[in-house]
Amino acid sequence: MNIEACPFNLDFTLCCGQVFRWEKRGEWWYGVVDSRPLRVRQTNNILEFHNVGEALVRRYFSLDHDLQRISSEIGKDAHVRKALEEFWGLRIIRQEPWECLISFVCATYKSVAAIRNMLQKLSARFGEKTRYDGRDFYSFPSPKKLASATLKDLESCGLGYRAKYVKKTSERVNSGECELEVIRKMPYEQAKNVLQNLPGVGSKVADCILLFSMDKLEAYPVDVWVRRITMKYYSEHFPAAFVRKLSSKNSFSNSDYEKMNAFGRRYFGEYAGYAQEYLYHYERLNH
DNA sequence: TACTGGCCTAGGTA
DNA sequence: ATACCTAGGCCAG
Repeated sequence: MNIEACPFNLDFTLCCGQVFRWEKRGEWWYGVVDSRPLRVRQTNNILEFHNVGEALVRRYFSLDHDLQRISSEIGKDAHVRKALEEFWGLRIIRQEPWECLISFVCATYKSVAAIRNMLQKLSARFGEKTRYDGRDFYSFPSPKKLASATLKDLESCGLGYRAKYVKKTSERVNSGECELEVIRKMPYEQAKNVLQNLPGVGSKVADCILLFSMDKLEAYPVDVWVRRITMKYYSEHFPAAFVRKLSSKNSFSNSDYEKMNAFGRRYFGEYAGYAQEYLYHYERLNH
């Protein structure tokens, strides 16, 4: 099935670090959404897909986001405008909140390559297998599955100290104590506070979940790359002492996080998350 | 309130 | 090869 998608760039969208389980084979991207394997490819402005409906594709890839409007809102300076130009068509997708939550709990203090492997092992071990296009695919494991897994089993997927966070968080979601769909409907600040009560979810992980799966485009995650970007391009927006402190260390505290986060949201506005994602991708690829 | 060290492990690099 | 370093942070003290 085909639909028109413009502006849209499938490669940028799936390679910018917001989602980890997609894999490209030849021209086709293979993934699993709503426990269903699918493949997608882009030729110019045409998006071709198999095994899922059009509504799912439009929703998942956020084809309703008005990129022109977003671009004019966040295009505050030459740096972000350069990133917008270079990666034009990158969209923030609507992942499933559950998969997004566990993905970013696992993502702390790990490289993207390692995160991909962890999530792949987790899915192969605890997800449901489906045959598609001559190959095995696995759904993302349910809260129930992960809640009932032993720490040892989780650790064997390479999770390390994250295993206990994944287990505890899964238990809370599985029991109904934590309802992701309810959190999704809350305003940004409230949703962030509730998410941060989950084990393994701090301010950065919460912002990633809100941005990539809960329609909170004002969320502005600050990771090591965004810190570098902040120091490199936006240091004049901060006191000199703050800049000295952050430039001399290679870690930063939660209050430092909140300062950079508040700047991003104030400076870029309601679509700050888009600015973050373009800048992040730009800086990573030109590092 | 703000800061610091410790933490599991696997890719990547020298 | 083999050691060493760092990786999209979180949490307890």
